[in-house]
Amino acid sequence: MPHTYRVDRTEECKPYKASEFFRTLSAAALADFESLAIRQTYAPREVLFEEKRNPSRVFVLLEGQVKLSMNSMDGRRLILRIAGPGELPGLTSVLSGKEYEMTAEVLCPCKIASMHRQEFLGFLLRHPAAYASVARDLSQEYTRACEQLRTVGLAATAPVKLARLLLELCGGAQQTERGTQFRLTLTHGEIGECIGTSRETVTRTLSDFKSRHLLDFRGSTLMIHNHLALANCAEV
Amino acid sequence: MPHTYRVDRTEECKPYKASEFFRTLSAAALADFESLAIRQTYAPREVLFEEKRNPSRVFVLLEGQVKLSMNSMDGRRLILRIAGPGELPGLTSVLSGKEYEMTAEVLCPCKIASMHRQEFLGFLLRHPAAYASVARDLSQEYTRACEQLRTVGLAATAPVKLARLLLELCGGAQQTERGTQFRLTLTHGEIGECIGTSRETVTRTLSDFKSRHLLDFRGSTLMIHNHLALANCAEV
DNA sequence: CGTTAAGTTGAAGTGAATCAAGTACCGTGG
DNA sequence: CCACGGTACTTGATTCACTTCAACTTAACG
Repeated sequence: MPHTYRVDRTEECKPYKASEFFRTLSAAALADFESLAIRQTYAPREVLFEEKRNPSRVFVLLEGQVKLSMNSMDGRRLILRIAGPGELPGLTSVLSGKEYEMTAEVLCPCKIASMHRQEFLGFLLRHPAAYASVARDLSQEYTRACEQLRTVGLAATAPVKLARLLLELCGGAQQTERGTQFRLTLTHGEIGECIGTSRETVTRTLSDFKSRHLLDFRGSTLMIHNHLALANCAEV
Repeated sequence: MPHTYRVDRTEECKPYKASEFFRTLSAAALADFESLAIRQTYAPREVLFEEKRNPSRVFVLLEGQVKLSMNSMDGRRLILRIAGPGELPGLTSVLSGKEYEMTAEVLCPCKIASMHRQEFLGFLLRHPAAYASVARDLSQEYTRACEQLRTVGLAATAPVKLARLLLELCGGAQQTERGTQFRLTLTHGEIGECIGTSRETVTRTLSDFKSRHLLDFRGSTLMIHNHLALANCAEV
């Protein structure tokens, strides 16, 4: 899995401060981190790390999106989530030293800071206060994993799962007088891989929701008309 | 949710040291924790905390077993795991302050130390080194959650899921010349709730495995004859 | 403008849930 | 000692939601 080494030092460290992880770090710790990390640009379809491999580097996603997924050898896939700026995918494995439990693949062009695992562990020893940030991040990841377990493992039917996913995705989207509108960047196939159903079932369930006037979609733009009724479908 | 307040101070703090969480704490930190925590005995079926509730206390399981599960309003249930001595169920929610994502129910009589959330947060501020323990614990929980996501969300069929669970449960059980033998304390219904299938399917799949001589069971004792073939069923 | 990826729709097949009816296995008390 | 009630387990029949397969339409893009 060779990484591209297009090192990029033109950016300021503003992106770090925007991140939840680095917000509470001291200036000294931030500078220390910055001095150890290298910045690179990754192209779509590049793989940051693969499940079952031993963790070698910490990655900080500064710009772009990364798809985190699990893959079985018979071609099935479960998308855990699409990581955005400020996230540290794979942090757990870097800490524990155990093999990655997921694969991280670049979706759209990314700016990413990274450093060797050992250097990061050294950084944590020098700045124990950073463990608070680590704990916060892990806590968030765990909460998300539980949410997905709820969706995938507890929801009985495909409509319920899809409704749950849509409500999660539209969180924090802009409200209009007609409802909540947002861009659905995932394909039907990818949506299916998020909730453990087939591509076709996603299409059918989505158009069922449409015919019931819960939502509407043209292209990749999705509009949720009846938020309450959809929440009812999601059994929340 | 009233807790029983049968405070019990006869035990030494040995159980703490046996725990992964407290092993790396300084003596001072341990003493501080000990001075804040109260110890109680809980009876089976008592509930430590419930999903959707706000976290009020930290719990340290010293003795016994606690069932961690998610419940949907239509009666379905997903068992996350059976927590054992040394674990701190619900730690994530206590840290983040967000509502519990699971319910913790006592299985067999438990000795449990606990303290108020605010006191625990104060403890962490006084002993930042304890964040390392917190991070380690969260990391472990996350790994487990991912394992279950793999089983529940990625495994296609019930036999695969069941095989995966059995291999996980027999981890660290005693080996005989006939195979791996261990006690299966869960009922078929509970096994079903672990992997998201029905009670009947568990019975059928189990006897299918038996007829294929992969394993054998009398009462609650289960013997895995053909470890490799079962791993093959589990698609690992 | 042609090629590929994504979405749509119908029909057939299937794994597992559900329903139903029964058996085995406790501990308890008459 | 056995009847009793409760719980767990077992097994078969039926049903259903979803997958799979296939054919086709639409959109995206160099």
